[in-house]
Amino acid sequence: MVFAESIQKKFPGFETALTEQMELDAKFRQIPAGTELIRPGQFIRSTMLVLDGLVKVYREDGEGNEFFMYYLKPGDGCALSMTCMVGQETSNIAAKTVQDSEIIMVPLEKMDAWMNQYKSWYHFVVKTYRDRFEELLQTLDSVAFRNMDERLEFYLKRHYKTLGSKIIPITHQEIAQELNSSREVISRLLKKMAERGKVKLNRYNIEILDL
Amino acid sequence: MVFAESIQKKFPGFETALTEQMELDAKFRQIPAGTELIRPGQFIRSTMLVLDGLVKVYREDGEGNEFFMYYLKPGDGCALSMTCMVGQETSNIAAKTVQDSEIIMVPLEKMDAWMNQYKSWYHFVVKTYRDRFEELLQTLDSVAFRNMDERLEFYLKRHYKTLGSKIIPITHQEIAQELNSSREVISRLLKKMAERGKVKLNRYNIEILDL
DNA sequence: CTGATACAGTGACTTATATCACTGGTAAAA
DNA sequence: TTTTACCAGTGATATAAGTCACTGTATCAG
Repeated sequence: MVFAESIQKKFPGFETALTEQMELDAKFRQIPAGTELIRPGQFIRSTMLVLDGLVKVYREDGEGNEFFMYYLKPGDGCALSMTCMVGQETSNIAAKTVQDSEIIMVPLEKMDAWMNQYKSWYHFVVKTYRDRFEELLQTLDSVAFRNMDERLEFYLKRHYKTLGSKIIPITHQEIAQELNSSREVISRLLKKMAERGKVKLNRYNIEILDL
Repeated sequence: MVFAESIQKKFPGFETALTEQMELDAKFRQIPAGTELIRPGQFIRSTMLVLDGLVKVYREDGEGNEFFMYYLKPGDGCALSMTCMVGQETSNIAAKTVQDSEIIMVPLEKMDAWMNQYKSWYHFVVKTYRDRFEELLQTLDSVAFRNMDERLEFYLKRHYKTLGSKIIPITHQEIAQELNSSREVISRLLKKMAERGKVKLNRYNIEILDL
């Protein structure tokens, strides 16, 4: 029951019966950083829980533009793999590991069945929906109401919180992609932030000083 | 059982046992057009189903800007009143009737209890989450990837589909607000669309010709 | 060491959108 | 009727952001 134990560590709310059931029915996968977990338009047959590592969820339109939505940390579940199960290809969502990760894959039938059998699973699913919805709303807010400089700050803060480190290893190009902007714009805005003492710019990473 | 019957008409999936239970535990309210159902930051104690009419759900930031999210039609449920129940005031969401409406209010405890008791309720809630999530993603898409002209088209199409009428009774000012733009911009873009034969502009309303 | 490659900085310019200032028209209120 | 308020149209201008073209500079492969 090594597997069940490590689940319980990251998902403290789960009943023992549930974690044991998961040991039987779910798949446990080790996935290296940079792997695409969900490709846009893909048919999804199982839902995903993050046991360890970090997964980025983002949106892609047809023309190669992408747009950062949120991160999934250990203990998080993917609301999308719960909703998109019907195979509606309208949702062009992509997910990628940004760190080496350990993922639990739960088949959709089980996910459905457990809703009645395990109260903790039900609460987890509802909480997942709620949390993702909330994060999505915050993302929407920042695009709808804020300028690029504010969005950039918001983006960096989010990364800081998620990574728990003041050093954010990311290039200007990558930020530009995730905010659907262009590298030059991001470079210039970052420079302004650096002048105001908010960040320190290094090659390959950005250091948060005061946000 | 007049109430239960009218529920069944708009929510064909619901079991009879459920609709009868709703007759006992839910409140039925007639609400005139233009009424605010949810004020930003408000604490929510019950979830909302739309029996008749039309409800607009939108986002408000602190500075009087608003932003259209989606409509709730008869047969729809409000995912937000399901998620925001915890009373997190971060989500500044507002909902307003745009037509005279009939709303069913389900207390949150019941909504929770019914999940286990009625399979059709469970499916309804999950479907509601899924649908709202999807709509929210589409909205996000249009802000993130599209220019104002495309967003305007998308907005008009959505209204056309929701209202089922080619005549959309709305002012330029109102559109500007919901897209978080300005009246002049909307006027100019509408004019261009009119020149291309896509719409016909009238005072107080816009007629869809070819979208 | 040498080239190749990716990251970053920057000036010049374009474009989309926002803002300001004003006009005229319609409808309802006084 | 006159007045007022709201809707819509439009030119001029400002600003944010995107695009183009170029430079410098680390890092890595050969």
